Amino acid sequence: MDFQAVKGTRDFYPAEMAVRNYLVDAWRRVSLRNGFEEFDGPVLEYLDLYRVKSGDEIVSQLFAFTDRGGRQLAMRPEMTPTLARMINARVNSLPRPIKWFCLSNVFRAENPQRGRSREFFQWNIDIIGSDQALADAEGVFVAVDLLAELGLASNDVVVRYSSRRLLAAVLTGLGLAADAIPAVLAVLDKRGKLPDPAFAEMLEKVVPAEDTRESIRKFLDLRQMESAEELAADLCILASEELRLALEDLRQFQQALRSFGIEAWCRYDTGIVRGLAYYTGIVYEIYDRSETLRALAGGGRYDNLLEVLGGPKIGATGFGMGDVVLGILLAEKGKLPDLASRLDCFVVTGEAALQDQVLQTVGALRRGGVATDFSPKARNLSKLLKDAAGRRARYAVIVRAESLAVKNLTTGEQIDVPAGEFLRQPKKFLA
RNA sequence: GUGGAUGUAGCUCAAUUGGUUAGAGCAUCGGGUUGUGGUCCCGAGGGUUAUGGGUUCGAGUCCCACCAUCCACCCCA
Repeated sequence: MDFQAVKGTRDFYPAEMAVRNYLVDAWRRVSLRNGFEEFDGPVLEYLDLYRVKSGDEIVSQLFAFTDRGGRQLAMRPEMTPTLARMINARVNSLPRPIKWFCLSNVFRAENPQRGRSREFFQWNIDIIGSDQALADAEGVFVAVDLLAELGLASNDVVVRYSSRRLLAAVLTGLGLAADAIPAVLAVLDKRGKLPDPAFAEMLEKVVPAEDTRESIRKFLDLRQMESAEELAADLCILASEELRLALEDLRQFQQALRSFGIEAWCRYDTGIVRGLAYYTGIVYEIYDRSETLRALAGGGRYDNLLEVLGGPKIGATGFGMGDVVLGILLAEKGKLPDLASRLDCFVVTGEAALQDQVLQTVGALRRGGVATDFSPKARNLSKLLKDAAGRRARYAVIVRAESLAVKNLTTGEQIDVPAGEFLRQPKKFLA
């Protein structure tokens, strides 16, 4: 039988593992320096956890099964429900705002293609317990901090954001019923992803009135914010309190982006709606500027989710970023550093009789925290140095009867050192 | 889940209209250049041509199925 990796999953050979670790290490480093704490949960959750949040249709898109005890389980397709469940369980004892992150593998039973696989690693950043747009902006800051950490600049990527709250307020002002709005949002999410005529047709289905559609288009074409009064006048609607509040929220968000010094990375874009229903405020997605790839990250405010999952109503905001698209972008931009593993020392000897001293030297160096290896085969010195170079060691330590020679394999310089002196303080010689 | 394209050593590719034991480079391993390195030279291993059927005297090449990958839909938490 010939086995291969399951469709949509990836094997991580050392070269790929190095890339994955490079990303995960950066995610963790950036999270910690932004004041977030790490958590994780189980890979398996009750299927209902996802049903409650997203409805039955989601079930066909995740890996689910019934265990021998008759429980309906699913492999986690995302971390937010797990996070909400964990927060809810201890909500009264956790100091707020809660700033947590996780680096977790998630599973989706969708058809794999470029930038999309069935198992991938996702970095999640969430701030729970703050209603301020400042928290949304802080999420964006963390994302930008990470991208910059990996060598990307504001001309490589863009954070496109908008406010679903404002959009909902406008739609309400245009006379749409509350229960009709989600369907309209779903259609608006398709704008720019569909050909214009197809989009127009879909919009016509959910918004029959032509003048209303015209106002929606006018709003979508806005590139900068006006006052609530001007906006209301432009769209021929009443400047409701909710419209004012939504606009004020968006302004605070933008002000925070400026204060954080990341406005050059960000662009207001009404085309950002986000597919799922639970977003309630600021939403954003991050794209490469050439827009040839899928979104690098997406997120926003979800003030109702904890309540939906049986907890109190607490404001929450956050984003998720996957490893697949990010890895592709960094590779394309040539931003992945040389990640091949390196040794500090490779210990060799030209005399087979000294093999025992080679092992003693190796042991001493390793105990001293020096990444060290050797060749298990006794060979001539020329071959052994070839081995050392092949392993990308920085230094070759040549064991001789009377002393050690430490050879810098980058410069070719070589010095003789008494063995005892070297082994007492090896790092002195390995600058 | 639907549609299209692709599938020959670990990787990149060869193989005349179907015609002998499917080749090369790189990589890997071994050896030599007789004890100081990534060069050079020699050699070896590795493929039931993704897999399973079928047509044919004969299939890497044609047909069908299946698996996987890529692309486009669906979806995107």
